[in-house]
Amino acid sequence: MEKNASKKLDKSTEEKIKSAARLLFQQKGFAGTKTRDIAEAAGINLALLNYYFRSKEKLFELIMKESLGGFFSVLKNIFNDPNSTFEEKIEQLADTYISNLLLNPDIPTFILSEVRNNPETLLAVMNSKTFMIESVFLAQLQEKIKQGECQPIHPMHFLMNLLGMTVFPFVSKPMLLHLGIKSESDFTALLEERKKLIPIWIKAMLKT
Amino acid sequence: MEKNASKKLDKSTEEKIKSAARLLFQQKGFAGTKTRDIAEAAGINLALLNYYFRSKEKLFELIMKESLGGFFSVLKNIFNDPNSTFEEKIEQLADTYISNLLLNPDIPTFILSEVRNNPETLLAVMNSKTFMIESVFLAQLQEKIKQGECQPIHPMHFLMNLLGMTVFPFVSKPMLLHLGIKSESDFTALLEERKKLIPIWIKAMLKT
DNA sequence: GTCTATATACGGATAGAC
DNA sequence: GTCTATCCGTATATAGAC
Repeated sequence: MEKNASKKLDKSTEEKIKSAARLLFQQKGFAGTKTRDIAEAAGINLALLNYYFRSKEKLFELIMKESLGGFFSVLKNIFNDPNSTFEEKIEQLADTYISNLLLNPDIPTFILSEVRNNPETLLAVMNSKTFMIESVFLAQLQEKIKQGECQPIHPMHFLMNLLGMTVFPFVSKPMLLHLGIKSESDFTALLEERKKLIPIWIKAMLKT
Repeated sequence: MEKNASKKLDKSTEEKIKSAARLLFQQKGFAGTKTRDIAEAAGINLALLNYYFRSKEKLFELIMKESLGGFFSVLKNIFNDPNSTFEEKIEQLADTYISNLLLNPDIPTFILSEVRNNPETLLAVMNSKTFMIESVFLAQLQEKIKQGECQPIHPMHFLMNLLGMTVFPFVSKPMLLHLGIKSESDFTALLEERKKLIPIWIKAMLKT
């Protein structure tokens, strides 16, 4: 009762710091973010950041692991769902990721550019390096190829295309907004269209 | 004669600093790079960096403008070549960019993540925000659609797909190397294959 | 042009009062 | 738990000798 009572109204201090940190780290990366800015954005004092999280590094690792975990747990679940067909997985992937990323458009650049600096973090989050390769999804692809239902294609090419079509628009968003897409709402509208279009394009690609 | 004589053997000090700065900025971004590291990598003293380039910021802007300029001048030339067909442009784009990026794989992440921080830099490099939209390339696409030679598609979807297929593998390279691609040479081999495959996939997509 | 030494500022972290 | 004040290392930049 004591302090959980207010939890739904005011976020706890710890949560306020995490939210501010998440936003800033995702936008500016580790080196580009100052603990003072996090404190200010969270509306608290700098000393509290160290009180709750010990150091900037520890706070960053926490945020990074949560971001990576969120990103990959969704991927894992879809890739290994034994009850959905190959085509359904493609549709789910495009739909789920585009929806998620429209809410958090900075995540892909954050993850990709910070994994480059600390590849070890990846391993900490994913128990297996081979979960993609050994997934139900790619097995289904191999099976279709064997049955002659689609053209032979290296699984990695397939992944690069599928993830490229889905994720690349978010990575290149700042550039696209200066290169043909006029507004945020235009961007959102295009991405909403892609939920339906990507599965169609991928199928066409495989039929070649 | 005096100092140009040695220019082909030893790079000038100015050039040594620029090379070191280019490498480090592209790998670690502006905030993640220390001027001391640049000086050390260049094999010169820290004071010389400021002697030649005034400040870290000025040096960074120089490198960034060169990188952006290189990236887009190639794009511009291919997009607006009046003598090549639509199909030839796709082939040229995949071929040229993959070749270039295999030599400088860090450039896309560098450009994309730093354009997010300073979108103005883009404007400084490209006199026109609309050169892509108004390019010969996209006019050729529109014409093909009008002639019924391919399915209607929003030019921006087309660009996201083409650039996504070409550039995304480089952006996600550090992740792919931990997620199915076993070595640098495997990565190179896959990308070499993509030079031929991307045009085929794109054509299939448009025929749907 | 190139170096050593140093000024100055800034960012991460802690001490200690409340 | 939260604040103010402060310490201390480090990063950019410059002064000045050679």
